Amino acid sequence: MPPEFQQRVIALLRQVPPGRVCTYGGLAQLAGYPRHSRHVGRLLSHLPEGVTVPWFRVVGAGGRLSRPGSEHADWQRLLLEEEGVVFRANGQVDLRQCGWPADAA
DNA sequence: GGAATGACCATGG
DNA sequence: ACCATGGCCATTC
Repeated sequence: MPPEFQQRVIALLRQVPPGRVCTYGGLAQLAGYPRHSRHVGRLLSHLPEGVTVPWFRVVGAGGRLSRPGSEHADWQRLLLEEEGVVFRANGQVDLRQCGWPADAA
C-alpha cells in the first residue's frame, strides 16, 4: 500500500464532523481505493502511535458496529452516542441521518 | 512462492 | 432475519 492511502484515510477521518459516522468501504472509496475496506479496518486496528483520529466514527456497512461484544465496540458506541449519533433499536447507526458524507447511504 | 489472516462486503439459501 | 460462501487486497508467517 502506498503510504498515501493511510494518510488519505486519516485525513478524511479527521474531516468527519462529530455526530456523523462513515463506513469502511465508503472511506476506502473516498480515499481513492475502492474495495479496500479491509485495509481501512486493518489500519485503524494498528493505528500508529501519536496519531489521534476519531476511529470510533467508522462503522461497518449499513451502520453495523464491527466486532460487537468487544471492548472497543462498547467504547465506540458510548463515544458516538455522546456526540449525538443516533442508534436504531437494533444497535445500528442510522446512516441516513448520521452518515458521512451525507449520501453515503 | 504459498497459506493464513483481517475492526469488510455482497449475495444466496 | 440469520448463517454460510465467495470475493476482495495487502500483510505476515
